[in-house]
Amino acid sequence: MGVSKQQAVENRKAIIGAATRLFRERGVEAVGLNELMAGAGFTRGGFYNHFRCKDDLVAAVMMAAVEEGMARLDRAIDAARSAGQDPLRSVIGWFLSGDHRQDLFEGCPLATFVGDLPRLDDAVRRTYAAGLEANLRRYTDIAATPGAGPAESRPRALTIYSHMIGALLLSRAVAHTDTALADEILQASRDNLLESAA
Amino acid sequence: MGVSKQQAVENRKAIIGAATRLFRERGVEAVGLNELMAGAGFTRGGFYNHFRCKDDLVAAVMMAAVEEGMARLDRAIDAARSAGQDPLRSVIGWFLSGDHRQDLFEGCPLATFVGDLPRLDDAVRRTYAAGLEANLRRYTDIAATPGAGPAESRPRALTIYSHMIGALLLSRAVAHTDTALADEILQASRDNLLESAA
DNA sequence: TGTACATCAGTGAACGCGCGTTCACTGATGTAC
DNA sequence: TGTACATCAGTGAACGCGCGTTCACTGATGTAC
Repeated sequence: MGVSKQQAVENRKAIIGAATRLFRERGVEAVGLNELMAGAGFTRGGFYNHFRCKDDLVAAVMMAAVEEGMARLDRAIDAARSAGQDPLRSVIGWFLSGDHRQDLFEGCPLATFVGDLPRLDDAVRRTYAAGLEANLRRYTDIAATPGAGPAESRPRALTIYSHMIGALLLSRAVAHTDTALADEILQASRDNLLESAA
Repeated sequence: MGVSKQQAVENRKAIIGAATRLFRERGVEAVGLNELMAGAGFTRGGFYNHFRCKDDLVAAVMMAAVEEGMARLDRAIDAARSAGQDPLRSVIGWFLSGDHRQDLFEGCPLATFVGDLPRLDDAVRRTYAAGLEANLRRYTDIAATPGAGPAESRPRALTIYSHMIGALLLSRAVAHTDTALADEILQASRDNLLESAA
C-alpha cells in the first residue's frame, strides 16, 4: 500500500497489541497469525515485514506485557502511598480480588502466561524470568518492615508472591465450574495475607 | 488384527498411559494423536475404537491423573503417620522439593495441568475442579490442629495449597533460565510453610 | 522546487506440513448352532 | 465338540482444514539529483 515509516512503527505496535490481547485471552498456541493480523486490521502476509517468525512476536509481546505489568504495579504503589495506605495491603487486595481473576487483559502477565511458558522458547523464558525478578524486587521493597533488612524482606516477598499467584491460578482454573470454590480460594488467601501484613 | 476383549481393555489403558506421560511432559495441545498412538505402540486409526474424539481421551487422562494423584497423596500421608511424622510437614517437604519440581510424571496433576485447563472443555474442567476439592479435603484433614474445627482448618488448607502450587509453578517456570531464583522460590515457601506448621 | 527512481509495508494467493478425523479393509476373537 | 458366521480392535491410506511461512506484486513514501 505504501505507508509512512511512522505509520509502520504504529502498525507494529498495533500487531503487538492485538497479539497481547488474544494471547492473554486464549493462549499463545491457540491463536494463529491469520486471526491475529486480522485482529490488528491487516492481512496475513504483512506480518513478516515486522517479525522474523511467530516466536519473535511472542518475545515482543512478553517484553511489552512484563513492562506494562511493572508500570501498573508501580502506579498502584504510588497511588497507595499518596493515599496514605500500606502499598503491600493495597496490592494484595487487588491481586486476590474477583476483578483481577476476571481481568485477563490488564492482570499480572506472569500469572497469565505461566501456563504457556513450557511451550515457549528460551528468549521468552528469559524475559519472563527477568520480569519475575523485577516484580520480586518491587515486592521486597513494599514488604519491608521498618526494622527488617533484605535478608528478611526478600523471602517474605517471595512467599507472598508465590502464594498470590497460586491462589489466583487455582481460582481461575475452577471459576467457570465451581464459582463458590473459586471465591473461597481467593478469600482464604486474601484474609491470610492481609492478616500477616497487618 | 483381532484382539481379545481383555487385551482391548489393556490397550485402552496403554493409550491413556502414554497420553498421560506425553500430556504432562509437553502439554495437551502440543501432542498429536499420531505421535500418541505410536507412543502406545499402535497406529493412528485405532484411536477411534477407544475414544469418540481427542477431548474424550483428555477427559479420561484427567480422571486417571487426578485419581492417581489422590492415591499417591494418601499413601504419603499413611507413610508419614506410620513413621510417627506430621503428615502435613511431610507433604509440604515433598511438594516444595527439587524432586517434585523436576518430576512432571508423578507430580501433582493439578499443578501440571493448570496451564492447559483454559483451553480444555467443560468435562475436563469439572474433573479438575472435583480433583481440587478432593485434594483440599485431604489437606483440611492433615492441616487440622487438635483444638481447631473445620472453620479454621479449611481456610488454612486452602492457603497452604494455593501457596505451594504458586511456588511450584513459578519455580518450574524459571527453572531452566534462572535456577538460583527457582531454588530460592522453593526454599522461601518451604521454610515459611514448615515454620507455620510447626 | 520538481522529477525520476528506489524503498519497503501491505496484499492475497500459494507452499508444505501436521493436525483430528474418516474409511474400507484385515483377521483373530467370540458366538450360535 | 466342530463348523460357520458375526464382531470389532487394529491397519494404513486418505480427507479437509488451518497452521506458519513464502512469494510476486502494488503503490505511496522517501530520496537523489
